[in-house]
Amino acid sequence: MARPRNTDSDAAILAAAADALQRQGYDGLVVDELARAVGVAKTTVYRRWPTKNHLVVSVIAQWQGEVGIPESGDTAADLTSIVTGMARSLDPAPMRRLVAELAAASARDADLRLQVEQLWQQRRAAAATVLARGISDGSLRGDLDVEVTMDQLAGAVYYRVLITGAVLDDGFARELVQGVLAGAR
Amino acid sequence: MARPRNTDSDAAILAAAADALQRQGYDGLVVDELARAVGVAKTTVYRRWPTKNHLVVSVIAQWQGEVGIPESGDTAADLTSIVTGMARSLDPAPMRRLVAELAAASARDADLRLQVEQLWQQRRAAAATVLARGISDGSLRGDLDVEVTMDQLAGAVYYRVLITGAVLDDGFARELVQGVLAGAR
Amino acid sequence: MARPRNTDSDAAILAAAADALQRQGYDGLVVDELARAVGVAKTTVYRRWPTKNHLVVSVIAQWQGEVGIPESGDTAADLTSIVTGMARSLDPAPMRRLVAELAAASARDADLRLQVEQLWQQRRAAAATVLARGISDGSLRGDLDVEVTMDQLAGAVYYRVLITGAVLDDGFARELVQGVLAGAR
Amino acid sequence: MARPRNTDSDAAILAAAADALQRQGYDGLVVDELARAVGVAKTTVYRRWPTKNHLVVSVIAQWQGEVGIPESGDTAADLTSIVTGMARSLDPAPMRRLVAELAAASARDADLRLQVEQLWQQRRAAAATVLARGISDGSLRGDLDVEVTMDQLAGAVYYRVLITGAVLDDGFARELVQGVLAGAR
DNA sequence: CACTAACCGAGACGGTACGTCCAGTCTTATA
DNA sequence: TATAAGACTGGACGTACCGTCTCGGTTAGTG
Repeated sequence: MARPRNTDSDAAILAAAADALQRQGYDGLVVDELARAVGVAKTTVYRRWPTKNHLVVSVIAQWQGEVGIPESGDTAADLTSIVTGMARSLDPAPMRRLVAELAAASARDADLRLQVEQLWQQRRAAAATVLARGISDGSLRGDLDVEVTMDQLAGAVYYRVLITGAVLDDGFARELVQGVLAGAR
Repeated sequence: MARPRNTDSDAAILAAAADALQRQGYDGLVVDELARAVGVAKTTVYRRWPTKNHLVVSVIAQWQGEVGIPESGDTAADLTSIVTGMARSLDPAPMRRLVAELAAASARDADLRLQVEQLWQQRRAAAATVLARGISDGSLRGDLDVEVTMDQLAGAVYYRVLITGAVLDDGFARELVQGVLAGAR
Repeated sequence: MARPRNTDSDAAILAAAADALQRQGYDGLVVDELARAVGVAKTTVYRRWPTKNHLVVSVIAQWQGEVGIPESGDTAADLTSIVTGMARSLDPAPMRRLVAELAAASARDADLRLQVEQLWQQRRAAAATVLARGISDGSLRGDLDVEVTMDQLAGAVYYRVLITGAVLDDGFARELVQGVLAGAR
Repeated sequence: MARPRNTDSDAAILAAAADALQRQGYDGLVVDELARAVGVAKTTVYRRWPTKNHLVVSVIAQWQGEVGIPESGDTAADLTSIVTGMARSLDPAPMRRLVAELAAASARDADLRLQVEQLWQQRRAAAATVLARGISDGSLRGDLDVEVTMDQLAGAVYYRVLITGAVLDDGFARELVQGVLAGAR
């Protein structure tokens, strides 16, 4: 009944924000500039995202897009595919930076934390599915603790992103999966 | 030749900073307030720590204290001891928050990154030592990738701290070490 | 053929606006809140009054009501009656505040200025009538400058309202009239 | 002991603010722009004046400068001189606007009210002095109510500034003084 | 014992983004 | 045409806090 939101604005803001984040990093995204660049009032941005950080979450979500669940039948291959995807997506320096900022922002703001968790949820769910499948088809131990296994996989990746800064290449992903699965069979 | 620094100030500042961090978290530590509370000029703070974050690092270092390298002869037990220590130290909510802030700050400032890495270094070194010992005494596979193994261990812990927010209790530490070692023997 | 305006809305809006003005002063009257409180769309308000300030003028006009022209035959008494009425109506703190805001708003907007002038017009006209009567019945000097005399009377009152904040009681009104008439006979 | 305020900044800010007020009026004075124009941080402005309005008061005070107390010996002449000065200073349209804005702002903010009152104080004091002198030298009635007399004089002027918008020329000043004194002798 | 370099308290300063607030206009669907 | 609902433009405000700088004054150790 009321005037509907202009969905074009949503897209334009997201696009411009993505661009700014890409180019100038987290601090380079300035809401004022963003609004001006898009040709939209600042309030229009804040109506959609209560905070700069919420906007950043949306941008990253868009970047991630849909994450499919691989099903080659080979548990190791499927997991490797997921971990490789994760590594590739998180490896670029600007992305590392964003993940770090969001982790910090999540620690400040409980509401944002929910959004951010959803963000990482997809790959986690994919891994869980693959692991469950592995257990049921007998390629993994029946008593495997899926939670802890995923913590090992995802944890190692985020650890390099956030703490050590070590490289995240496909080789690492392979070795990681291999190492984890060694004890999971 | 010149007037020496007042070492009492160092301690007083650290103590007050620790207190503020404890009570009100990262954002609650405001250099201006800190200086006033201690009865010290802001310059005195900045002469010692070039940045608020550097100060925070000092505080955390103090909290961590010396981390010993356990040597019971039982690799699993030693690793569990290390991981448990890590989990206990990182579990409290304020600490989680600080870790997150430092991760973000590290992403912004290369110099700080070095400091922060040193901070987490001790436990990492301890784990490396234990793993190496395990390899040499035959309790672990000779071709074990120590790096990746440590990423699994530490990674899982930091992952819960920074990303999922999941609990970090002794049970988790045990299961984690067990899971990792399953494939390492 | 077209849908007629709902006259109930006019009254309801005015009443609510008066209430808000009374309670929370000029800034406390927020059009958005007003509309929501009355259960009316903002458009409905703006269709009736082009501006928040126009609405305020309406409210004050309502407060003032009809101002009669006293005709006791005694010029001094009649003037005192008018000035007393003026003082009583402008004295309350919220009213002082509104007068000030309207003066400022009038300075910004020429259209509004006309409305506001009408607002104060009644008492001014009454005073002019009384003064003219006084001149024609000989109780006042024939060469009295009616304009300047009214400026002295009304001016003193508004001056206390807007500039000095001094009290406005009946005593002041009496003395004022007396002082002005002293030179007018 | 601490770093002293840069007095040049004070002057530069005042000058730029005066200029902006002169040219673009009250709303044309934008603190952000002002600071940029002067080459000073916004905080430096707000450190000196807690509010835009406080700054405006300073500017007007500067404009007014010192107001001398005339002492020709002729009460009427002296009063006329004061009132003329008042009228000339308040007559220009931008100034009328500023007076109105300050009156409104004073109604909102008690602290500011004090500043603004001081602003108009000088001429009021001058008039009081002249009136007192007139009483003591016998040129004015001994039982004259000085307060109310000044309200008539100043009130008439401000009334035209704020309420009627009528002209304020020297002729008006003369007639006003004459009218007021007519009853004061 | 004077000298000098570094320290110290106090607080001004530059810089900069944030999120808020509100007026008034516009759009859509409905009555 | 009026209405409810609420999106939208537009723009300034004042705040917050970091890290640097500039004073006047103090305190060693050195020559």
